[in-house]
Amino acid sequence: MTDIGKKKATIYDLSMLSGASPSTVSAVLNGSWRKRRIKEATALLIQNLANEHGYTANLQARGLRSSRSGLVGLLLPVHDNRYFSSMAQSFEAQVRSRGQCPLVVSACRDPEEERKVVETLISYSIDELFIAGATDPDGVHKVCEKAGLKHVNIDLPGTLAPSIISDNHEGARMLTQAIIERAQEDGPLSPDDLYLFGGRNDHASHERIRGFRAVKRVLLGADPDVCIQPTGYSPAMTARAFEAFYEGHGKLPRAFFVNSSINLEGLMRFLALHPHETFADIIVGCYDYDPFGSFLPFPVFMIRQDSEAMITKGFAILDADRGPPITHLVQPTLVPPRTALTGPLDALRDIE
Amino acid sequence: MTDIGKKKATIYDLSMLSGASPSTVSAVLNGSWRKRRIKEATALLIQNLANEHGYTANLQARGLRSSRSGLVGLLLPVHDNRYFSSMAQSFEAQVRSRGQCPLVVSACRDPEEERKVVETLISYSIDELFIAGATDPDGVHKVCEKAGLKHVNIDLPGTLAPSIISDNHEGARMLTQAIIERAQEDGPLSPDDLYLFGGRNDHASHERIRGFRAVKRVLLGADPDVCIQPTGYSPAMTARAFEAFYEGHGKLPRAFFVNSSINLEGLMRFLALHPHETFADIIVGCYDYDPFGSFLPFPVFMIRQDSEAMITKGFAILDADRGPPITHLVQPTLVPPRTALTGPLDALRDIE
DNA sequence: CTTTTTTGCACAATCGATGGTGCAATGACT
DNA sequence: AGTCATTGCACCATCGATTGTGCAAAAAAG
Repeated sequence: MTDIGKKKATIYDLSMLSGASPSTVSAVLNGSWRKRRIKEATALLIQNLANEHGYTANLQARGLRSSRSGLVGLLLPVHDNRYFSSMAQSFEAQVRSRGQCPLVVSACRDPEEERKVVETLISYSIDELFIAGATDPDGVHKVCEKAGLKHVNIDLPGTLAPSIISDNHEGARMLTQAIIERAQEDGPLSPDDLYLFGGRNDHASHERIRGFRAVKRVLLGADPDVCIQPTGYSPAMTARAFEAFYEGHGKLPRAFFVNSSINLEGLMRFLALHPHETFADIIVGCYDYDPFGSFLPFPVFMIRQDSEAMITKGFAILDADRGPPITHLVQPTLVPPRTALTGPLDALRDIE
Repeated sequence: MTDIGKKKATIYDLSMLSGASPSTVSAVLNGSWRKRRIKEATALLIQNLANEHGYTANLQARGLRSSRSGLVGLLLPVHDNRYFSSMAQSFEAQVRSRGQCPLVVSACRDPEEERKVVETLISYSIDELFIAGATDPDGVHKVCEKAGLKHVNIDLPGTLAPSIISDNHEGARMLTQAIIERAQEDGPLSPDDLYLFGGRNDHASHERIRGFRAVKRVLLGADPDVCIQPTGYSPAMTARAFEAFYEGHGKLPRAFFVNSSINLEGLMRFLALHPHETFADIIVGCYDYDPFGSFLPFPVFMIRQDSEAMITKGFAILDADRGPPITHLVQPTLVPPRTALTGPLDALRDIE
């Protein structure tokens, strides 16, 4: 590492220093030198010089020329949520292990923003894109298609590109059954005692609600519409729904299904405004896993979606190239209350 | 949007179509056309053509030429943690509002990885870098410096670049005092009843431990070394520390300070293995805020670090250009148990 | 000692955008 | 009409890498 503080070395600098031509330097440094029949001695010379001067390729230049950037994008609705941030963590690890550079961005569940963000990514010539939880996957698809960008949908399916989603229907069934059985330990449960909060007009919510209603009808014999409270993906709206119910009934439902950990945050907001003792006996199911959510002062059954498997599957599909726009299901798992699962962080060594 | 499926339009394409030269097209499309005295009519013509053909600039080419990419990086230790993911969320919003493109990457608290990741970012000619919670900020600094990259440290300070960190000492004092006072409501607290778990050999941990010990000594009269259990930033290690204490004493300390929400996950792992009733009376302080952590079945005082303010301050420093390597403190806030704060997500509109 | 083959590398075009420079056409002014 | 300033734009080098092509020198074949 000499030349501290100077501009970064380029192949032209190394060309001067080594006496070789820029193209030779380029070939040596990008690994194609055997194909180009460069003498091993020359290669070694140049590699040493490169190390010595701390050469690193200008990836913009490389990307411009080769129209491949080595960037892989992950489009997220939001970051600050364990499901998506854990997905980002797995994504990064997998992209790195493939020698590419991960690029994680969020688009705030705004279809317009989603398209804009993807256009920006395309302007950087990213090679592949994972579209997670997009509000308008098909809109994003069109943008990608126009640019010839390979992409898959994760978490929420589109009709135009291959999708990998969690088996929301089955997950919801497991979760619903778990909370019903648990609630029944405390005495018979009537259909009015079991609600669902959260979710909106997207595929995941539909499937979850469908699974919830099916199991409820079978186990409790009825399934009134009033027990379904789709509040969108917003803690504030969800809190308002709980508040409304509470005002009407003087208590929360004995058991309820919460559509996502974001909605579960809405429950926290509600709880903050009311004494804890009032709700000591509720049973909650949450479609998402959060390590702290699992230890709340009432039983919380959770569904852990396997985002790591989804990413893996996503790469498999992208590698297979041009798969049909099929939807692949990944099985989630039911997590009983008071469970601390390990996550991607556990793969990290902890120094000292 | 004509030309669906064809290659992306370039300034050369628009040059052909409009009859103007590529440089004119470029000037029109990057906004510098008034400076270059381009006729308004020409500009409009070209802008219309650009819209019609869905032109978007190739940002790699632009970056290559102008050596400014419009990218701003945020280097994180990990994603899946509310503190950092919430920081990522604020970061994205602020970068976007400045018309740049956010690039969030994690380096797993590995100094080697940190440097490698930053070198990669530099290869993409990023314009500015926020280094959050780096294990070796000064190592990263050297890499940046060599490339002439403007950067600031967030969360963990370095000695060579401006740093913005939370006031760990003061935060720890507040937190310690809060849990002591709360614990004393249940009867007198002896020094042996108050422990600290987590943290390692970094500035934040030092300061927090220092604040903890100072307050403890004043309020409880003593501060035995054995009560400090630095377990690193690892849930597994932290869980082991709790387990060890439990084996030795048949219970957990009456009150304890947990160094971060990552360490608090270690407590969850411990709790998962033991019946809840055993620990109903513990008082916990956690240096980090997590909305679910705040509602655990025992009082959890938390410290909310103001990552949004840190990012804002970071931009101010970068904009001021070449600030001295001073450390700026941002005040955190004490969050009482059972509190649901709003976060960056609340800024999002929620469409049905 | 030629002729052919192989080895090792240099040359130059190219990716798409930027910005300094120069020059023709137009208008203003004496 | 001649001089000068202004307007409006084209030309071209450049950023740093990649890659198809061509051509000497060395090695092998005859």
